[in-house]
Amino acid sequence: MLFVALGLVAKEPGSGYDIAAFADRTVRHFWPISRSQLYTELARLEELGWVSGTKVQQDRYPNKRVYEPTPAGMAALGEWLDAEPKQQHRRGQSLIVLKTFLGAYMNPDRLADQLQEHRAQAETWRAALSAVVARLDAMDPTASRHFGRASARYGVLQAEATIAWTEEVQALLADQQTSG
Amino acid sequence: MLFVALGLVAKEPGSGYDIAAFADRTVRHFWPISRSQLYTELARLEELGWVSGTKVQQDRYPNKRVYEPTPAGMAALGEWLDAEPKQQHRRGQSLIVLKTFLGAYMNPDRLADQLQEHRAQAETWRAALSAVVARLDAMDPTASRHFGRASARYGVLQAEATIAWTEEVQALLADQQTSG
DNA sequence: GATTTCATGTAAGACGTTACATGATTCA
DNA sequence: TGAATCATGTAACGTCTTACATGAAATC
Repeated sequence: MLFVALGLVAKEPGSGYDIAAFADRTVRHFWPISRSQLYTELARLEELGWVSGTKVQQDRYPNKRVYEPTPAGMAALGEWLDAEPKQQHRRGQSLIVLKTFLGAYMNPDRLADQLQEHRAQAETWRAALSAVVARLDAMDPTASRHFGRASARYGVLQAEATIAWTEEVQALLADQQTSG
Repeated sequence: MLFVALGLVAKEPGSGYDIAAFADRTVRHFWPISRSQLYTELARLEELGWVSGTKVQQDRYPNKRVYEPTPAGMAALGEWLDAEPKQQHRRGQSLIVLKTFLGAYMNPDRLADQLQEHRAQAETWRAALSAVVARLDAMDPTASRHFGRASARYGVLQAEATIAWTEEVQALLADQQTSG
């Protein structure tokens, strides 16, 4: 995704190679991105004028192209981060984590809004899936039912983890607001 | 994905429309599939001889095509479920949930193996991400650091939820083995 | 001598979404 | 009368992965 690449450049300017290594250390667990895709995105970002690339000559290593965000790029990043995602993104879970990762470039109130929204959705999911589990518990026991129940329980635990996480981040934001 | 569609037909034979509704009630939270994709997959499955479709005439409603799995389809499903996934699938999390959902068609020992493997991976992730959190806690406090920490915390909570879930399913399997 | 690191990309293909297209019937 | 349900698909497009291609320098 274009904005993942842009966010990475914002956090850590450097060569495609460097940025790929950074992605591997950071966003990998919630938004994996392959090296080849990153190179493609960097080229797109440069065409858009959102990052600028500079050729750097090297003696002992291959020449490289070093990227940094442009003011227009930072503006585009901020706008995208602050905007409420249209309905729901396919990677809804990861999207809010990505935005939190890039929280320094966001309006804190917009981040708070989006976390609150995400938490509300997670609570809706927890309730819906808990109801599924309860319904299955009330049915005749069959092997198949147990497996259906197990997959619903996954959603419940997932939702609970998401709720707990949003609470943590909300507490962090509240803390930053009072102290800073 | 082809095997999601095949698993759905196995669990609940019916028209594409019916199966889409079933998918929406069941696998949606860990493996969303669109109606149009489902129709495509059903056509592919029929070409492969893994499901058979029968035209059903209806008076008051449009005619429909009803699908059910063939013996060859059930064999293919069982083989795919029992096989260890090659390295790691892109949707690693959800893959094991899907397999659990379809656990009735699996060899229980293979499911146990794959759950154990998944749990071990989650434990590795938890350790790695806990280390990241600890490292960030030891650093100078900056706003950016807090956000990086938050995204790592997401991974930790996620991993913990996964571990808790695998434990539940492992307990269920142990229970089925002794009682049944 | 073999492997890892540094460094960048292209090409083919799989996978998946959204929009479009159609149309009768039932229910509010 | 308008919306939802039942019913099936195509087409275009976007995204992402994997494999391929190259090659010097550093490290073990």
